[in-house]
Amino acid sequence: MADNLTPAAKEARRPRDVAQLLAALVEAEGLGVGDRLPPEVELARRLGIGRSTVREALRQWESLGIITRNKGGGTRIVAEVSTRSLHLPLTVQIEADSLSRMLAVRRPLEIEAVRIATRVADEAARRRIMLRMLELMEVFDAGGDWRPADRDFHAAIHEATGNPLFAKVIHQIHRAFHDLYDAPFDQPQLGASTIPAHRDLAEVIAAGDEEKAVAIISGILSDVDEAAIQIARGLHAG
Amino acid sequence: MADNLTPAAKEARRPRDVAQLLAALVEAEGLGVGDRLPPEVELARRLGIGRSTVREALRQWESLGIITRNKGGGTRIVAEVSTRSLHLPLTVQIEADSLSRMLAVRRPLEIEAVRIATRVADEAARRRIMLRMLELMEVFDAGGDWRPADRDFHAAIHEATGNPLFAKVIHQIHRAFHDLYDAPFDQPQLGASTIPAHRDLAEVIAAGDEEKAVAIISGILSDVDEAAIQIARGLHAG
DNA sequence: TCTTGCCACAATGTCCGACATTGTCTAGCC
DNA sequence: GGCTAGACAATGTCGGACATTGTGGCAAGA
Repeated sequence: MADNLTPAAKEARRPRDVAQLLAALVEAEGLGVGDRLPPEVELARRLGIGRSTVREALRQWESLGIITRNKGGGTRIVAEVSTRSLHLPLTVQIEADSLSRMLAVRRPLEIEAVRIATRVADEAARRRIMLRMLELMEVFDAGGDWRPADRDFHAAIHEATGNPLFAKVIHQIHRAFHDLYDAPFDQPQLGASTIPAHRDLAEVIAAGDEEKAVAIISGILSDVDEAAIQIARGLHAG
Repeated sequence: MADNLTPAAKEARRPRDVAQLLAALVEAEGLGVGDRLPPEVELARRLGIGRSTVREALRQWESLGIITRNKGGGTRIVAEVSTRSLHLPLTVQIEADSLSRMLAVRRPLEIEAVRIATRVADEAARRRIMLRMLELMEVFDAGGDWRPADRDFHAAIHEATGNPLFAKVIHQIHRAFHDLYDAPFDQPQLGASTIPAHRDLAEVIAAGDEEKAVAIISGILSDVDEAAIQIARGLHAG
């Protein structure tokens, strides 16, 4: 394991030139999350470089999750971008049991996020969490696909920590799971065991009961992780 | 050959698919870390796509830390790449208080790693941890720079979990810290408060006392985090 | 024989122009 | 007023061209 320390030293050379130019322009323009970037041709014109070069820089940003590009629809900023932003590439080798490893890393993060959220959430954040919980209940009771609502609910908790890094790291692990195992959960069964717990979770967070919140999220994670591992096993067998 | 691959290329409009195509080719070619990629023109020819498209995929890989490109010198692979490998980009916004946010995410990971290591470490892993601890003691008593030994010690703990993802995520956060605040700790002072705790930590891990191990690593992290924040504050003031 | 300097080649960096594809918006129709 | 079709816009892809720079061969000299 110690033999793989070389990349850290080799990464002294960072090719951020064009990306830095773009970041400077975005900053000067005062663009933020949700705004649309100027078209590629205009970026090229204003930076005095070719469109291909602009596109490579944009591709870089896209792979870092800073922007999303839509053919014919323009480019939108989805993450904070500035000359002071930093990106951390993680390379994960996927193996047979990698899913349980990802879940093992996600678990303490989710728990800590709930712990911090319970401690520091202000009134507005608690209201957002309750709102997302109600939406989740509604979708679940209607028998629909409650996964997007579930994501929003947990995202509200992450947001309540005031630390976007939690959401980002957890989101990346989440994305990795879906990239690997793009199978639908057994929604009714999993939902029946976890959705009521979500309501309890929102309530104890609102009440500020840290220990109870940690206990509930632990139980939810155990159920979800078990279901995920079952799915992975099924995919592997099939 | 290229004619056979053309429909596949046409099917693959999205850049992620181009990257997947590249990964498949690299895998088929049996290329690994340290090897050189074929030239861009040949990649384009063999994949039946344009060179610009190849370049965008390569730029994506570069931003993920998979390859390094050298003008006139070719492209080299510096990280594992295959159709089964996964790359998680994390974009971190650097702000005045971002350090504390990074530390807030690292903390539960380090604690969970210690918890798991205490539970699952086998005899060899425990011996490695003890060995690293003894080396750390030696360097510290000699008054030298004990940070590399400290890193090795913690790496031994991460390794003992049997889950390399822990080490990777923590390592990236660590690297981000050093990229931002490249200042030396007040080593004697910080060492005096934490190094003895490291010896205790190694011993309770060897003894399998999970709760005690968690308590000790929590204390160490608190000391280190506090010192780090002091440093960051000093840099900001200076 | 070894070293050193030069030069051709190779590979990436950049730019341009063109066409294809697709989301967005608007004007006109019912 | 709502809906649809078409113009427009913006990204996706391609191929070619030249610039820049590392690599390696080759020959001259000590």
